[in-house]
Amino acid sequence: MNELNLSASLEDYIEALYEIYEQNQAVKAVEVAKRLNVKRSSVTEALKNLVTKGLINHGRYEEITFTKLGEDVAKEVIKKHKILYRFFYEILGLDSEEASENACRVEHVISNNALDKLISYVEKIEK
Amino acid sequence: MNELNLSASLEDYIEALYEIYEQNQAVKAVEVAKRLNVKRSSVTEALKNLVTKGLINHGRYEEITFTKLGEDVAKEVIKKHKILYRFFYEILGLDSEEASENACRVEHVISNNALDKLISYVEKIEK
DNA sequence: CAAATTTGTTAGGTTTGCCTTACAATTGTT
DNA sequence: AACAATTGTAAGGCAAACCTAACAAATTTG
Repeated sequence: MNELNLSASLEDYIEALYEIYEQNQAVKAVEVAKRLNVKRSSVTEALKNLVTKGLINHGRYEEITFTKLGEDVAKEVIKKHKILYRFFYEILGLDSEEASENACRVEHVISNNALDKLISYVEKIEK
Repeated sequence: MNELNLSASLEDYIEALYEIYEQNQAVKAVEVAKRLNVKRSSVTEALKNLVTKGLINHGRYEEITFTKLGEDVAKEVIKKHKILYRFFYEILGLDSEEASENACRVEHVISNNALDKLISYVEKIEK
């Protein structure tokens, strides 16, 4: 679907941006940096990158907003995260933290097709 | 267990080395390059790296052998791959190729604990 | 409002992992 | 043995993602 070839790192950024936006109706680089355990300067770079790729709008010292594409991508990543979390937590029985950590890493590497199968599977199992 | 912090890339290399070794009782850089879709020079670099980390023995133009640690690490990665393949193929129903591709990527990011749970789970499901 | 703090950006560095090109060592072929 | 082909290595480059340090803009606050 997306011919964006978004790196795992950029997926993390857009995911974080979106979640922070939902929470605060605004996004500060500091918040992103804290959440992703990186420095503010790294956030600046990543934002530049996301602008280039047409996922967000953001000029120097301006507010961040999402393009339609950016919103879609963010939602897609978040969807992957959620279903993986459910799998690790509810089905495999990992504790919440470890389930979340694994979901965070796997969400960037699992194929869309595998994800769809996983959704059906989890839904079937949990009747 | 391993405080090696092996990158995904190096895990791919040691896995490939081990599998090629099992198949041929010898390992050529060309083979590794083919399997991993990289250039021979990249293999040389990776080998240097694996030597530094104490996973293989290998001097200039010499045969490659595995240290005990290297063998353990290789087997561990392969074990992860196999169980993930089974999960994707037998349980989710992906075709063989896509199951393998997903296993290849997930094997580097899933926690040992999650893997263990997955093993029990797959075994239980398949009674 | 001016000073202090916080936040955003830039510039310059590091590391990892890949590449190309060129050359060295080994192996295969006649 | 001599030439050709294959394989291994070294050197130098590039891109992604991170870093630190310094500075600029914005915000907070006495």
